Amino acid sequence: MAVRPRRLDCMDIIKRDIDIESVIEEMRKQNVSTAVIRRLPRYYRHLNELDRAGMVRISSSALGRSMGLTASQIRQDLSCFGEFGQQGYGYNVGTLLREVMEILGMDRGHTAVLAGVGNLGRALIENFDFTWSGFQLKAAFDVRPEIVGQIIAGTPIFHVDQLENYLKEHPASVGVLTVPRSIAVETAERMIRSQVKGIWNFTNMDLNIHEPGIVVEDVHFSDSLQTLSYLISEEA
Amino acid sequence: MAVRPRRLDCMDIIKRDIDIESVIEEMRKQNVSTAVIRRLPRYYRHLNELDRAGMVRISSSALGRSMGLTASQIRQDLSCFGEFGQQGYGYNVGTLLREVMEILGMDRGHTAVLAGVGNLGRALIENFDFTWSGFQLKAAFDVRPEIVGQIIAGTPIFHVDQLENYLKEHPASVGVLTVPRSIAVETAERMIRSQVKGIWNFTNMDLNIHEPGIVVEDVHFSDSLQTLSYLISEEA
DNA sequence: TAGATTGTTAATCGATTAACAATC
DNA sequence: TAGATTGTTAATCGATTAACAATC
Repeated sequence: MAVRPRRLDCMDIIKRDIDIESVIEEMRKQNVSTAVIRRLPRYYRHLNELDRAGMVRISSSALGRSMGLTASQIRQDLSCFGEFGQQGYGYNVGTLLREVMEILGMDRGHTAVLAGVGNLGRALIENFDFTWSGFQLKAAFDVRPEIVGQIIAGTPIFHVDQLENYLKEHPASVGVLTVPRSIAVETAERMIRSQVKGIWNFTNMDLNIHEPGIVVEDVHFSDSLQTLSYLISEEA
Repeated sequence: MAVRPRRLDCMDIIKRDIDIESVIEEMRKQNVSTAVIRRLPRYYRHLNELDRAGMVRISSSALGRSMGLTASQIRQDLSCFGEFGQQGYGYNVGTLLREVMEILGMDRGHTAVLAGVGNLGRALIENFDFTWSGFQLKAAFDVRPEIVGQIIAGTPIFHVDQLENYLKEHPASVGVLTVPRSIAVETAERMIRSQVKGIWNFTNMDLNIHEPGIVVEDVHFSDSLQTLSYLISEEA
């Protein structure tokens, strides 16, 4: 179990002599920076490989060497979520791996539905390993009659008209958005009204959705390629 | 033309009374931080929309409002590359758009080849607009005899054996990597030996390539989904 | 025990924001 | 001209790195 640092309350201030400053410090931990969050999947990936290679224990400095991070950063990152190591020993690879999985929420039984079974949508359905990230892909939606009713790689394809009905019966954690740009916002909003908590957005546009509690994670291919373009173009 | 800040030389120190500190400052500009670089494609995207909406001029504060950045940050970002605005007026949308395109290297006639015409590779070939990012997709490579020889959406598919031969005749700026994990590193290395400058890596693994001058840009779907998983899982 | 390595506090570094003189 | 807005310098904020007491 990931032992998240207990939230301090007034009693702590009275019982132990803690100053206000350190209480604020402690509470800030609840808000982990996105820099740290975005490194977590890399930790997961690397720990997995170490685990499968049969490695039992690893120190922050060794892990740092293998991942190209400093030992300090690794200890600092992990300390946002609890105390997982042991002085003089380091970290148990298997234990830390499970902790990271738990921190990432991969044990929550998350589910996903996908809208837009074009080439990219189909590629995700057929080839992307949702379970590797702790998700189950339950259904996909499209308008084309020739694929509605099919089952692709175990995933049933329904007509988009059925989106709300389906989600009412089977609430999903995340909606995967692989529809054309023109209907991206509309489809995202329908998913959100049907209670998904997050949108995994593959349309090359900013959805500009600011519903409280709704998270949009963008995968902008063209931003990525343009960044690469910049980096290979340096110096005229 | 993007007027990049002229590199200061000794004469500047002699002519004007500039101290060493400010020269160093000036030179540091050559190294633009990745934070800034990763924002450039978003500028490009937004300026494009403003341009197509017929907007002629925009101030840093208005652009900031529409992009969710501070005016300061926008002016600071742009100042890494030159002076594109005018006091009291702001920026000309069309001009700034072209400047950003140039900064991103989108006018360099970059080319790409793709290895691995599976579902994802095919989705990129058929649906991804390379030209939007200043690239031309010249060819794709695979081993499957049933697709070798075909032309998909204008892109000829060759056997992977022909990769080196092809690149020798037609050097490419970037290699798009959509092959299975097992042959990812090997294929990337072949592309690099054939003089590509960058690898656009869609395999869910770190390539660990450290060739000087070679840039690897990762698109890690699973990292992205796991980040989303974390964000929708907060508080137990 | 002695050596190793943690978690955390302090120091440093870098990136964002604010302020303002320059000027269109 | 007066108002607006830039580019840049200074101030602030946040993230990374270094240092070290605690302890396995």
